[in-house]
Amino acid sequence: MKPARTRFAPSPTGYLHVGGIRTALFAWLVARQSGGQFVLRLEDTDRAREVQGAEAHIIESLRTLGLDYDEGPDIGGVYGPYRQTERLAKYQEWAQVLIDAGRAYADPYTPEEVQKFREEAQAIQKPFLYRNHRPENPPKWDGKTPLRFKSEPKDYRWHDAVMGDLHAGAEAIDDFVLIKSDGFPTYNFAHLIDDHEMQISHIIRGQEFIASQPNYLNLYEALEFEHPAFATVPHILGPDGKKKLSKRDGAKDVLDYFRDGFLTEAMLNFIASLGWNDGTEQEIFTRDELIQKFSLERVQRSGARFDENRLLWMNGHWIRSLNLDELYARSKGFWPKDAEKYDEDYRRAVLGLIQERLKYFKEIPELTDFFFKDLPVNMELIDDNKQLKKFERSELKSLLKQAQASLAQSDFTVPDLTDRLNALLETTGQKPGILFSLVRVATTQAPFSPSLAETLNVLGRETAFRRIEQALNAL
RNA sequence: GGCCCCGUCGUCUAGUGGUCCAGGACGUCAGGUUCUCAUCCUGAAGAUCAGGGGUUCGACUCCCCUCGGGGUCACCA
Repeated sequence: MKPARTRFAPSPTGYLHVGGIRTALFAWLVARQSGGQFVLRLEDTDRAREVQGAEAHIIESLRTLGLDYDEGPDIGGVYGPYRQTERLAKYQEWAQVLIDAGRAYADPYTPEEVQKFREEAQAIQKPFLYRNHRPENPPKWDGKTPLRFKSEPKDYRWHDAVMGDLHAGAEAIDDFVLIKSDGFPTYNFAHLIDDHEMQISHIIRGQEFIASQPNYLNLYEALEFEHPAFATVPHILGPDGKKKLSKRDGAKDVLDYFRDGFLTEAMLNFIASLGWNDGTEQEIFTRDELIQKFSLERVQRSGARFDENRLLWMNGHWIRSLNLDELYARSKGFWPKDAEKYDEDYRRAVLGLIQERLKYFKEIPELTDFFFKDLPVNMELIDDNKQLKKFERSELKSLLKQAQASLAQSDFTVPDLTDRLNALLETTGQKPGILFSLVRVATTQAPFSPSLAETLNVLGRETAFRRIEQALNAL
């Protein structure tokens, strides 16, 4: 495999959602699996849409996911600078080359005039083509008006690593703007120059660019550039399955998922498998497996719907796969306030008990609060329990007292607690559904909890008895 | 409207002419694992392969048409 140079080229207009991250991930995977480079480039030529702090936010997102780049605006690189607004001279140079070759000209119309042409085309339900209005003798370009590409419309066939063989007719090609009247290049012009100068070998981008591909092909020819390989990935669709995932429709910032306690392993796995698989029945992929097995050719051509349920399952899976030390290290910052009073060993033990039911770290407080504070006695837990509600309060009270007496002899290790609880089933003649439920409710006051012996073991003698006492008083 | 892309269980998908009355995963439902929740295991329901025509001994797979969805037609990217 030849080393590939790929790039991720976002505009600093806000945060990154899973759709944007997926494009970055695919580009990163292609670079890493081929031993090439992954480049971050900021396409910041639209000053009006630029959002303060977006660049830092994008960089943080990539860092968090571990999509490390070899060249970028903050770390530099041999083909820098990596912000388009810092590369203006390059675009001017190449614009001059096109002007000299007779392949670019000044746009003599006012925006209003162009708008009128557009509306005329719309009125007769025709696509708007600027070249139908191409001026005979355009003025010399003074940099104050848009500079347009003088296209040479023709049919194109080209290969796309994801979409396969594509084609489009000459009618898809037009005289698009290369340099805007504010002196900044358009995306259409700038990305092509940059990709050439930065030696990019694969352009991996979203579906919205497929319609402009013939224009780019025409421009590559005019510039006498060899074009890179193309890979067009379909959009990720929102939950409704129709529109592409977008910020407007509530697509979350990827960093929000990490703030909720999702694992990067799960996120990477999830995003990669949204529209890609290796042809086997494997669902879980590590980062290294993705690097090894990913291929653009196996990326789906149709858009995939974003299914948060699947993400949740996958995250739970990755949480369960972590050893306790690792899990504990990652849980930092997600503990409830009451947990601060307890030492690390205790918190670690609690975490071990809830690991298998934890879907994401933000659930830790609700899953663990009774380990850190006494909850008020809640009689509904008994009244709503289909086994316990059949008993008189006095019967439950005496049952709980028997349990209390036996547990008083325990050293509170898990084996001893287990033995005693089992023995208690014999002496009381009750089913676990009754006896264990009662003790569980009394000592946790929670609707659900880890298994009884382990819970008691972690809670400890003092807390367990305090709570049993409280429950006895309430019964 | 023109051009372009896409269309297999609710969702993500396997499938490149016969081994598919379509396989896996998520989700759902049922049962099991000496309490709850979850995990794990087992099982079930769930897709006339968008529809219609061809080609072929044979089509989810090839061709054509139709329908549906999406993208694009900016001095945004």
